[in-house]
Amino acid sequence: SNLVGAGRGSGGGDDLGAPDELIPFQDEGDEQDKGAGRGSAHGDLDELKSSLVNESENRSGSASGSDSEAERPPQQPRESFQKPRDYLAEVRRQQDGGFFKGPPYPSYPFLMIPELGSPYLPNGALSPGGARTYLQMKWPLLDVPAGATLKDTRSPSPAHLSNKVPVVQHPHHMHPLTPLITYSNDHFSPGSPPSHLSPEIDPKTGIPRPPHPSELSPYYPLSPGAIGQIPHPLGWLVPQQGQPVYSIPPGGFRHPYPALAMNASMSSLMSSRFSPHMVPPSAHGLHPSGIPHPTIVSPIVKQEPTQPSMSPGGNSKSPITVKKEEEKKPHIKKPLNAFMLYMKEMRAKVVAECTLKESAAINQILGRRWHSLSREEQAKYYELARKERQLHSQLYPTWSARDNYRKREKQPQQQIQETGNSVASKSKKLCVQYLPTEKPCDSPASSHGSMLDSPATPSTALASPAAPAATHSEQAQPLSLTTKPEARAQLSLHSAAFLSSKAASSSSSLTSQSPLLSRPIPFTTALLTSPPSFPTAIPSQAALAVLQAQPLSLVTKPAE
DNA sequence: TTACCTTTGAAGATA
DNA sequence: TATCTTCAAAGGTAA
Repeated sequence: SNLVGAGRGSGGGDDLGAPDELIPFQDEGDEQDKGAGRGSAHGDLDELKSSLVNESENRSGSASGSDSEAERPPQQPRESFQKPRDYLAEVRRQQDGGFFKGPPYPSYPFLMIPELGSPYLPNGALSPGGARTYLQMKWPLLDVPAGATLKDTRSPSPAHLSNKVPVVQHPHHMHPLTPLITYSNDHFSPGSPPSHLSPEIDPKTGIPRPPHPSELSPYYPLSPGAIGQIPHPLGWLVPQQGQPVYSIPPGGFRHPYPALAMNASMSSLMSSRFSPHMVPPSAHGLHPSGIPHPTIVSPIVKQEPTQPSMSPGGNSKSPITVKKEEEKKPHIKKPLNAFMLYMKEMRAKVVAECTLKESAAINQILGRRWHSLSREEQAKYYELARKERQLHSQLYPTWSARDNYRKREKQPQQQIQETGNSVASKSKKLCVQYLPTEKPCDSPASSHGSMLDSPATPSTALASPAAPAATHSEQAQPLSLTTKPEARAQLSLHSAAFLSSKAASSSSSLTSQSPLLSRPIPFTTALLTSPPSFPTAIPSQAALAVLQAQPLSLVTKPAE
């Protein structure tokens, strides 16, 4: 926590409490090295690729680890077999520094601004020029003209500035560069942003940017059509495509949170988008103030439209009726955690860097990048997530994550285990190495067969090269490699076969990006689950000894 | 059309 | 208390 506090600069003054999530960082003091190591990276893709080639060549000769590798605990083994996809990790090393170098999150609030407008096409596709710059934002961001039905959120009064408005989620159909409404700047002590970085000015062109409805809080989705017509120059944690995450009731806003206010044009858009039946006036999940949190999503948005008129009477409802009514309830989504926030922000970059489109593959990259982030960088997301949760709890004090649990019969863990033997019959898609091995990305890395991100020793099979010293996330969720029960089952059932086959087919094909190998503990589990099939995957005897010392906690889990 | 995949983290459920 | 389960985003993929 001290480290984080120092990194944020402001030290105390966090009225939201100590960043407990950051505590795991406190005992690791290599952050400066890490940050410095990435400091020179740039976001330019061409430069990155060329540097990747050079570095990969150097690496192949010296087999020396990168700075991040040097940070890795010595007990973390490395793998001798190289992975075709490891260039992605190299991309990560290169670009993580660039992404987080300088402006990205030196402090809050910041917004990431696309250069010369949106890199996304009206249909949501990413245009070639997806580069973004970061714009430090004045707080609050929203522009509410006088006379609007909403409060003026741009009030320079300290009271406004003190408001914490963690608006970080965005509706899917919003413009991808929907602005991030940051939290108050009393965190991370951003200081007063330069006047030239006012949200009204394009930092690139210097052209004053007229206020736009889509610049309003990303919590509030605009209609897809409206978004498509309105390029949004601001963005940060934004969905690339997506369904609306947050809905706004036609009732307007009476909310103390400045960023939750909207201007007249926004109200117009909202009213045109959300029909009364979509967002009931007194919808469940609404904040007592009547302000909907962006996590409110009318189920109808995703589900087929139903009769507008809801039968309020709750007498003798049939299960179907009850189900329908439940479906009509506004769906309050869970607040995004730190990694989800990170993913939202970085996904577009990864997609732009690679030809990969599948989210599963992208997420693997992002997962590794996440671990490659410095603690300070992660801390920013943890802080955002924490405030996100706080606001969420304020808006929906009665909401519980349980509310979003699927309505189904509970299956006790014991029962799950008892039925685990039948997992094979329920196995789904084989999920081991999602990223293509042959040509995972538009990178020159795979041309020479040297995995850019690949370590020199086989021990890396037990630890992602990207993974720094164990983070709190790893400590808290050592088996989160694949959280799906069925996937875990497959892990034990298929991992061995996969790994052995991969090892047999190619001595360098076992990739650390494989979910099985990307994290030490899960791999351990997989290894111990199917030891006979891991002859070539076992990195070292010492590592194996360590692995065997760990309990085998998951073997087979049945699919639902 | 729907669920899966894949990632991490938070929260609830369960043993 | 520890462990397990579910869900949050995302979009291609497969059934």
